[in-house]
Amino acid sequence: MKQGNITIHNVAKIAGVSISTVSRVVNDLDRVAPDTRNRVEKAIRKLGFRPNSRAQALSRKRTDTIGMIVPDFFGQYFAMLMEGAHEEAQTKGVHIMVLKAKTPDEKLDAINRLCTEGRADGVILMLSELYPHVLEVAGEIAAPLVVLDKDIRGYRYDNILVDNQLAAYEAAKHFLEVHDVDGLFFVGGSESNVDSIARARGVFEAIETLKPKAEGRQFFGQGYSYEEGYRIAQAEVLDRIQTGRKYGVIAANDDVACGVMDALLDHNIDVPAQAGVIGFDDSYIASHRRLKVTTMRVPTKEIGKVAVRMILDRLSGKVSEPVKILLKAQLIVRQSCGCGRTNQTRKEA
Amino acid sequence: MKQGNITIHNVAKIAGVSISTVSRVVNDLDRVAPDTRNRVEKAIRKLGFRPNSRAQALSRKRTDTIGMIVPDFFGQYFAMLMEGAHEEAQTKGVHIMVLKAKTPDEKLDAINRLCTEGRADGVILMLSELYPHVLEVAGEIAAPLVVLDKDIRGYRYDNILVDNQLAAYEAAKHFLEVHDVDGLFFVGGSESNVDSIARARGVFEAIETLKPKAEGRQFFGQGYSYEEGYRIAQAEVLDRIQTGRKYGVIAANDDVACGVMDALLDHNIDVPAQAGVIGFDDSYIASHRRLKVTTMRVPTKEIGKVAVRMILDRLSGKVSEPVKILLKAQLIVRQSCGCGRTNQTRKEA
DNA sequence: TATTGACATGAAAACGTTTTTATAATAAAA
DNA sequence: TTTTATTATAAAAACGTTTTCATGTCAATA
Repeated sequence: MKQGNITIHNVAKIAGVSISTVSRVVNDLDRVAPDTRNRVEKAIRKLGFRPNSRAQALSRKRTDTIGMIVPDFFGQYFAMLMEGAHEEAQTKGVHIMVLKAKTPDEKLDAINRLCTEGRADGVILMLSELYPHVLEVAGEIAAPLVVLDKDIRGYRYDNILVDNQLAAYEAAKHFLEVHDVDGLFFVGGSESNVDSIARARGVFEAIETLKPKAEGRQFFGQGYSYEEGYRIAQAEVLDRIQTGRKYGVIAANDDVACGVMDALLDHNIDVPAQAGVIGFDDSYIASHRRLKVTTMRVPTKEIGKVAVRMILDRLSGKVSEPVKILLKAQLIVRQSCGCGRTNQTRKEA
Repeated sequence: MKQGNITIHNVAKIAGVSISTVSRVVNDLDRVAPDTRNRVEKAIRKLGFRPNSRAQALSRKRTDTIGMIVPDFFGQYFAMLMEGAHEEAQTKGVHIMVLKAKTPDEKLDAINRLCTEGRADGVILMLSELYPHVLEVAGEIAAPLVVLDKDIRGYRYDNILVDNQLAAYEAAKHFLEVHDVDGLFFVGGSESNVDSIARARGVFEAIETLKPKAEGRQFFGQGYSYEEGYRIAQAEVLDRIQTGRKYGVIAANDDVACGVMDALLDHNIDVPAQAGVIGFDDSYIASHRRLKVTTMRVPTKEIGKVAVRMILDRLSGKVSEPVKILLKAQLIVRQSCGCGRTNQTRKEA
């Protein structure tokens, strides 16, 4: 710990120039005589000068920081999002400040700390539910805002989301076409959640267009956990599985999928022979359980990258109208759907 | 998007006072006449004034932000650390800025961006390996630094770590005393990693003191992944398992543990009857696989909290000498060690 | 009644940059 | 040679706070 207070003034003094000249060479915007530039650069190296970002922020009226508001830090989804955002941020020379906010009030407070108080130049808002109040107040803010995950039709913000209905359709199609199942269950999520609804809709759409006589059911719950998957499977799907028929369950995410699988296995349903399972997200557990779970991979890292790019574009005035980006999910075929059963010897089979 | 540039000057004008008076009421440090205070507060509410954090940062010479440097964003460990740090930060009114840095050079750069350029008041450095160069250069910095995970004996920084040797000892003791195993294998990590070494040592220490005639072996690898666990188990431990004898494997973390389990199961070793497994970290997968894995839970959230508290204490001058905090891990008994086999019906058994 | 001290507030400096404006010095044009 | 551009640099203002210092008011003391 030593005191490190080397300012632009010190550099100016050593180099025998004014501070404006120093500023010019560090930001190289105006032309500086080669000789002078040399002297200044030498002084900078000698002193180890690094411009104070606080002063820069005040003067430039920006922080080169992008805020990110998330409900928590768990799961593969968050991790990948961070990876993507940081990667893009690094190449663009900006920083990321993450705030945790679960309730609408917390989100609003976070937005204010970041934008109104000037800690960030823009914010990436991860929205698990649609909070009109939050979105309206956020409109008062003079900084770009991009909303992830949640479709915010009607509000004029940038919006990045995955085509959930299509994704679920693909999953259902896989069950229907390659495994020729007789029934399809959508399990998990919540009935107030736009994503869950879209995914469920995708399942029914597939049934209607591909095999109308197949059974189709949806069982929403309290959210996206392993425990909910286990509970719902036990309470709702177990009794609906008839011997001699094949089923597919499409879970709201991989956690739910695992819960479902374990519940069925615990009650002697043969997974995946009699009932296959497909999850969502391609999270870590999906590929690190004994029976590898087939899943719809959401391009999460890409979302993170695109989000910071959008903020930056908007800051530089490149874009004016709100943009809505729809990303496609990808089916990752593993074992839990019934494919690839020869990958490993499994005692369950 | 509207322009929100309400400054202290606007407030002062509306309230009919000077900016110093406004500053005094928002920070309530000096005494202000009740009547004046009222007028100012009314003006603040009316305009929705929030002090500009950039200007505050410059003037106060601090940002009320704590930097955190991590190798990546994956896993339960990182998530819990963030939870803890953010929780503590929120109650103390500071923010957290996370930078990703894998290589030593990146770490150094991150430290400079945060401290030298004044983006943060202190930094929490997650160190997976001991980089003397990083630690030495970091010493030039005039800001508090706390190092996590890695024992930095010799360097004068704050240091928070878990007692790895003791933790491994506890795990080994469990195998030896309650399952009466004949052999103990430590699997995973790397032989250059202080943590791995400490953990392996704990295993041998337990053997020596509790059951000297038990077999003890250590198999280091390339790190902490599921894949490494699978590979090592297949290559090294499989052949060493003799029928009629009982074994315990202590994995470098839960990922490795899962890999080991799956490898053994795939080769028809009965887990946990013939070979039990104990992991480290209590990460998500540990409790969300079919066979729940017994693990040593590291108090990660606590580490996050303590780390920001230490930074803050040091900033306020409460502490002067470097502090080293050793935290204890806790054995979470589940199924993979051989306990609690009745929790769920399992077909593997 | 003049003097002191406490108190409330205003004025101004400081924080370390960027950016605008001004001013030399030099080169080109008349 | 004088005038006009052009160029390189310096000086000063601005960013929005905090904080120090100065000032004025009023009540208490001498």
